[in-house]
Amino acid sequence: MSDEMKANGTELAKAYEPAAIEEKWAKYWVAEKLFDAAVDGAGKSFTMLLPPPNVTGRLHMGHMLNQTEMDILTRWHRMRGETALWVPGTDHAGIATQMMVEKQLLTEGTTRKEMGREAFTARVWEWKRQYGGAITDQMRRLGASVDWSREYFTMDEDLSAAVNEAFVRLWEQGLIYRGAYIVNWDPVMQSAVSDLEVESEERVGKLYSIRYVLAEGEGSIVVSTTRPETLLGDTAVAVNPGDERYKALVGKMVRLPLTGREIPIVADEWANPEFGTGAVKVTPAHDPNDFAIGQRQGLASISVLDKTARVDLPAEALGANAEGETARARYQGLDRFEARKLVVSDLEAAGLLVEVKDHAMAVPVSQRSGSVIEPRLSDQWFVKIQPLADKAIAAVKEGHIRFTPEMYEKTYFEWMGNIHDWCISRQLWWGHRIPAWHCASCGGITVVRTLAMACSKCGSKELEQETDVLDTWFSSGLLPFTVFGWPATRPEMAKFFPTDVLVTGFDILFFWVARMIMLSTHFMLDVPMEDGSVRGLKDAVPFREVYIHALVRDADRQKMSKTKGNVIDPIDTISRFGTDAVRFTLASMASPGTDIAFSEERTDGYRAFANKIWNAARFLLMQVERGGEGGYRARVGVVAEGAPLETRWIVSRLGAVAGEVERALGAYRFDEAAAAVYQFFWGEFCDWYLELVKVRLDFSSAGKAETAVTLNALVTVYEAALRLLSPFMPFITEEIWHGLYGALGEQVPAKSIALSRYPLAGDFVRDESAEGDIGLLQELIVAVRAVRKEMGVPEKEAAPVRVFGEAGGLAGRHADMLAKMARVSGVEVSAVALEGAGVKRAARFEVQVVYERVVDVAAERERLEKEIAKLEKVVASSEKQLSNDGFLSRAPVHIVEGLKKQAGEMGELLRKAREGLAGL
RNA sequence: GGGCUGUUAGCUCAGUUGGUUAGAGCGCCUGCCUUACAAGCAGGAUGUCGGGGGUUCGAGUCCCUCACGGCCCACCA
Repeated sequence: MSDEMKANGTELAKAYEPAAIEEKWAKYWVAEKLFDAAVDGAGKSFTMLLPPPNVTGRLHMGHMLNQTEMDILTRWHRMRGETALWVPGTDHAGIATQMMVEKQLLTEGTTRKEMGREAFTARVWEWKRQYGGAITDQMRRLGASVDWSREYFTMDEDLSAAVNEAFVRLWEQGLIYRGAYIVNWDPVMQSAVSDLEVESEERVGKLYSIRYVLAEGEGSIVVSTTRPETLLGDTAVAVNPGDERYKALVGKMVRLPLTGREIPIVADEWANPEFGTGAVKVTPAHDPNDFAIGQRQGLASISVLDKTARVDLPAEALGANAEGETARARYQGLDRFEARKLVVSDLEAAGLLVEVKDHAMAVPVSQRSGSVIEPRLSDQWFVKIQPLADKAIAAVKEGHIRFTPEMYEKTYFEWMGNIHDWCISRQLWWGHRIPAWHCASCGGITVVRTLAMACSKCGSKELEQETDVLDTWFSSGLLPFTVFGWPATRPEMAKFFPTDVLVTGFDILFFWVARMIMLSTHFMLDVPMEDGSVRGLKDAVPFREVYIHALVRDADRQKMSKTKGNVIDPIDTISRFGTDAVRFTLASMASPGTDIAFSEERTDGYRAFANKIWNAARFLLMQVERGGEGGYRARVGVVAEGAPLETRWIVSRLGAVAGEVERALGAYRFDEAAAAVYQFFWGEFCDWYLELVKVRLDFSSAGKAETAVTLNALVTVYEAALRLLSPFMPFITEEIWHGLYGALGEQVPAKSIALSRYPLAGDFVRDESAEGDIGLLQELIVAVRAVRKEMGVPEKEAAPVRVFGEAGGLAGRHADMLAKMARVSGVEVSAVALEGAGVKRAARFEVQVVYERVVDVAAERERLEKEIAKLEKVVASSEKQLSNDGFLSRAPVHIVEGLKKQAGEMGELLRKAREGLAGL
């Protein structure tokens, strides 16, 4: 140790520099594999699954909040002696990843189609190997205490095999079907997407009224539509059966404008007489409602748009006349929006456009590509969801899964109750290819776990594998058991399943949380028993609790988005404030129900907190060293009984705070837990205890019991506080913890503070009387400081005080404390009420600062008048209540007694204040 | 259209089953370089708890209503 360092009394660097210590410990934790959870680990298990970020992802504040909360929970449980397992992994994110690589190809002047499927997927794998670790590298930097040995990727071989297994089982159970249905089609991705991947945008569109002329005889019918271009694929006009205006027309044929094809007028309940003209054109291939009408009325479906949403007119779309050929020449190949313009102008030219008006409408937009969704008739694979949903609803209804905040249960039930079959096929190349083979000779479908050799229907060997891949959420929905080896039977299932809690944002409540519940409760999950047998778990929940956290917004409460340019990069914030400070900020602001407006000012405040912890350590080490020089050896241990008052107090407070943290974390109140440790550490330990021990510690001569006890208490309490803080601020606590033991010349009790024991309320002796006494002394000290300030006593000048009342004796006994904390040069305990200037009166004492300088009478008068006004209000309201018979007879005794006591005290204060004012 | 949710100090937010003077951080004002920390210490000011009505001995808290936000879900052309 250099002399300079000795002078500082510490081996800790003089200033708190988060960057260096954070990098060091992050590497250490990973290298030492401290957070790998053994399947035969001690104690009960605590398991969580990281919501797998997209492999293409970069860490954003939402991840950081999510991971901070999960890390706090994991570290907390681990320190409680449980085998804590937090499983990390990444999602192959079909659409996002494919788009990213396609974009890259574009810059190289090639496309996915040019490359072909095999070369393309090879290319994506290559991309994944090269860049796919970005987000997990960021997690390592955050110190997320995950078990890296169990890291998975959703397209790993074993997970892919599990996906096939799940698919095959559902197929065999008749819960997967394939068929031609209207789906949400993304013309950019050229794939179906699920309902959840579609957002609706409010836009002002147009409502067009178009005249369809009767094929025979006079007359016409006017239909209303927002999508005139689809009339090319109309197969009927529908009117409400009860609509008198059109009764006579039902059954007649009309000539479709532009193509001249003839279609019938049908009666269908769907047509709303109130809307538009009450007559609706029916395009079964391009609208889900029309599709339903088509089914009911036995209408044909004619697709007139291709995969890219360009007009593609099949023969049946055209009338058997010259008009048809003209139409094909005019519209074929046009983009749907171009086609709309042309169709409208052609209709206008033909005199068939009756009216155009603005119309507010919800346009479906693809979440991924941003393009307008085109409802499209196509062959897709679906999961028959109702049977799964029923079980998933029951699991929550019966209390096997609990939501926090509770209100999300309602959201969950609401969605589950109105669920539609799940379209699981995607026309992509990146993903789990559906394990189904189409037979070239009989057209049958063969679904097998591995490779189909022959058609299961006709035995033909002419098979071709389905080209579609599965929705990304299909595989992630299986994760709670596939990460533990399902369908194989591994001991992990017994130890770690079900997981304890799922921590996530509400945005993936339906995408992921609901799917996991449905899939987990559906499949039979095998669990190995101790005697070697296997038990099948039915209706198993994937997790017992779901904690839904808030959304992180920017300081102006705006949603962060790339387009707005208000995205706060956590890595950038971390580099400026330190990981611990950012973590603490997120934890502090994570109150349930409201979104987090991330503020840098707040983060800066918690950086100051980290600095406070750091400097407290430096102070502590200085005392340890001074103690050593004076023959005192400090040790972390149990605080001896009969310790001085302030030590009994801080130990008692520590126990109380440990209890509060325990309660808060158990209820996912990260904010309350953080507030409790913050307030304790800064407001009690630093502001009071560290100041008070300065009086107590006396190293000038050896063998003083008080000094020895206090020195040990100091390091003992501080060490416990570090452990208490550790889940919230793992880096700084780790650094100081090692430094502290080093300075004490002791071996650290564990390789990491994260592997030490978490402080529990019961570890510390509660001492009500010490808390009461210190509480009173604090009140007294604050009063003296205030009076001194009011009187203008110079900071450095000490002045004697007189104390009257309950605090008198205590003040007399602890004059040294008053001297240190409030520059009191002497305490005179008065037997009579105090008179004169510089008096402050509280409920349990009066204190007077004896100082010759004249008080500012005007200022004093103003202060007293203010105080009197305040007291009068309180007294009046108490008296009113106390004179109320209803209150006296109905309120509980302790409330009445409490109020009486308070009224008495306040009345007394009021009397004294008035006296004081009169005496000025 | 249905559902959920919010409105508390200048700002960001806490406030347990209704119960004694509604809190914190930041900011603001005043004074301190008190050798752990000026990223600090001490003191101080600031609220008709969105409006109105009701229940109750008692309402920031429960009910109704109004106003203004936010979010989710939804197949009305």
